Amino acid sequence: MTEYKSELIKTLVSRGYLNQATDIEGLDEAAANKRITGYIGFDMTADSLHVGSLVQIMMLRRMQQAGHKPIILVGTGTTKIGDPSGKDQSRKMTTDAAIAANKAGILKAFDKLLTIGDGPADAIVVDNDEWLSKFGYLEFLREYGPHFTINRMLTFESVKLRLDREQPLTFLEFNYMLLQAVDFLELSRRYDCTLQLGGGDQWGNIINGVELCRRIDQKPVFGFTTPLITTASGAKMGKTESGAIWLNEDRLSPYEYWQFWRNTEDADVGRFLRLFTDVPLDEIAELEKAEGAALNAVKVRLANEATAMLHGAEAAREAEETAQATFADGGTGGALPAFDIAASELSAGMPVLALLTGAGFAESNGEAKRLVKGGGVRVNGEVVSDPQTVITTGDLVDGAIKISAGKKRHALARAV
RNA sequence: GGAGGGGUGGUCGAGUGGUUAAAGGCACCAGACUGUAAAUCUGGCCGCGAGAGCGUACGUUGGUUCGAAUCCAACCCCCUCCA
Repeated sequence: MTEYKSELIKTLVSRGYLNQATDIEGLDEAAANKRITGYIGFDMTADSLHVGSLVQIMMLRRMQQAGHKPIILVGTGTTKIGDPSGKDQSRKMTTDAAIAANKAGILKAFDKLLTIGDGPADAIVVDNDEWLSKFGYLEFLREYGPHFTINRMLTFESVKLRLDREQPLTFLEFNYMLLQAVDFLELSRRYDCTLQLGGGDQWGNIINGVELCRRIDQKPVFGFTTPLITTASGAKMGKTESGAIWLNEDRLSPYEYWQFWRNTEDADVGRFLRLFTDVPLDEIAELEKAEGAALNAVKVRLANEATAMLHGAEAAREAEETAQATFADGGTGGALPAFDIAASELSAGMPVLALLTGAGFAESNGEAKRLVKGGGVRVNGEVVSDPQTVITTGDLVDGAIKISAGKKRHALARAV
């Protein structure tokens, strides 16, 4: 393996972020000699990012740690178009109001993972709507159209995927790659930004930007992409039984976030520590020597590190304590997901099934019933095998009832 | 505008008049085994009901029929080719 000179590239490569890069030697050279500015664009398609985007954010964090300047590019403009990369269906159009709301939500997570401000290595937030929404159609076509050939555009993965599957690719989406290329050009002009980072599916979009900068401004800029992060057993990372692993607290509690990391597959522990925590490499090398059940302690470390980074050390500690109390001691912990039930209803006698749906463990009574029949339901740790079971005030322990579905899903029903 | 093909449960995909709530795979849930891992095995996987059962469901709306996801008509949407 080539020995890199810059701290940034050394870190990115050794911690496993590199999938493809344009002229990595040139980039290494630049990063070794001066402070460089790099960016990643995020589309505002939801009000929170999820772990799928965390690798990208971590790269911005690595930049900052190495003294370089990250730009968070908010894709208000591009979100109006919709990136077809990696998708075999077009997405519904997002309204302007929704985009604005999503932006506010998404920025919350960045605030925790990066230092945003005016300092030399502080991250800045830029919105591409600033320039994209200002172009007139003819102006845009004349300015940038000549630099793109349809012949070449048709060779990009994102386009081929749709065409091969005989799925429609609208002209609207087809233009996305031009807009992203223009973003890079604008950032390079406005902020002397010379690096675009992104996920593997962004490669095509990124090299378009690199080429555009070279053609129009004769300016060398770089692109760098991460591999698609999957689990060792091949699943796309960040999807679990209950849905996406959101970064925002109001979407997913710190405890549940902690649990997500705690449940990492054995084979992924080292890789995830390198990608998603700041634990030094030599320490990780030690940690991942653990085998079998001993790896569980390392998973706790991973969960603590990842949770502390996003939600703070206190939240991580609470999550760990709750997990310890719940799993190791079979009790309860304060950070368990909780929901309210009416005390009056409880004193009248409440069916377990209602408790299960209330906790969100079952969508319908029928599903709840199946859970019970399958032997997966426990109330205060005791298996409930009769779907007709009624829960009453007598089942309260410290004002709450612990309801469990399976080994991992626990919640507290609080009587109010 | 013309010709052809197609729309089935979370998803992929069988099914072309009746024991079809609809094969099978994947995903998902639970159980067993374990280490809150993976792999494997077992069960479940539209709603309501304790249950027999009832109600909904195969793009939409009508029709034929004792009986339709399956046949007919109109409409909507998608794809391919032609203009």
